[in-house]
Amino acid sequence: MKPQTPRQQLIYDYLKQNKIPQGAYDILDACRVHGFKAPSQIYRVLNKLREYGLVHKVESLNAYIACEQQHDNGQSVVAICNSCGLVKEVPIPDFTNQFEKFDGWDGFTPQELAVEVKGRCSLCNQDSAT
Amino acid sequence: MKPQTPRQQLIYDYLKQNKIPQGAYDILDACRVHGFKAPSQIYRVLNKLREYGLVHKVESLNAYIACEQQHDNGQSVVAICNSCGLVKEVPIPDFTNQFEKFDGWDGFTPQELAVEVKGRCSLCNQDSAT
DNA sequence: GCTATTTGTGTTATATTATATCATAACACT
DNA sequence: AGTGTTATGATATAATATAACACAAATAGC
Repeated sequence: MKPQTPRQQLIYDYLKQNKIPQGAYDILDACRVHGFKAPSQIYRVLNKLREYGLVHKVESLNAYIACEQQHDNGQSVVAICNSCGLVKEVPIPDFTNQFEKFDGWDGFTPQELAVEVKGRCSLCNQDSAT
Repeated sequence: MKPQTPRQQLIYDYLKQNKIPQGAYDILDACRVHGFKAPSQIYRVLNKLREYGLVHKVESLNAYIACEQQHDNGQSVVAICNSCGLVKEVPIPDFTNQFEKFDGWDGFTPQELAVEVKGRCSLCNQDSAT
């Protein structure tokens, strides 16, 4: 699925340009020049793009990123660098299968999955900075 | 680690009584009778309790639950029932090890992990309701 | 072509979640 | 008592998200 309207394309492109997750109000500010005026406009488009599987909400940041790959059926792990803020989405097709190994899942049926790992990315590990 | 002050004990107890995750403002309302008046009071206590590993924030709900077990070093998977709202926290001691199997982790060092699964719990699966 | 329906949009207002800031109190240690 | 640390009280404001209603554009069915 691709963006279906100019509005959707605009926000999708904006997110694709940014490897750092963007808050809804960041997006709003960036898109004011294109006529966006109200948060609800942004959220509407974001929700559509999320439906299409083009955009992912990083729950622990309340921010949004463009998905690099489509992860239609499958899920993904979001790796967030605490140091530089960079985010990488790693697709994990059969992740829910992982759960069956563990106790405490007696009859639970998984539907949506969010996995978010914070840590340090390879680049920040090379630089021995904060 | 246990709650260190009456305030902490109060909020911890409140969360333990509720199997459904509570928003900060739910907690505030419930604790007004005990003298809490401002959100910042709640957030301060919540943050302490989270430090101590007694309380967990469910990022995808912006809500808080008391941890059933201590998951000191280890992480946990939060299972959220879309139907009844019930949440269960399942400890997963060596979860980060799971990641090494997958590609795209070249040099990323995991620090914090949030895994949240939404689905249907066993009880709601038995009832053939919504 | 025409209208019916759905989908997208514009706009205003408001709800919800969370933090900043500054002052004061309680406590522990010496 | 004096000092440092942690917890608390209180006010204000920031940041995130949705509700509600009107209107326009696209599209499907006839």
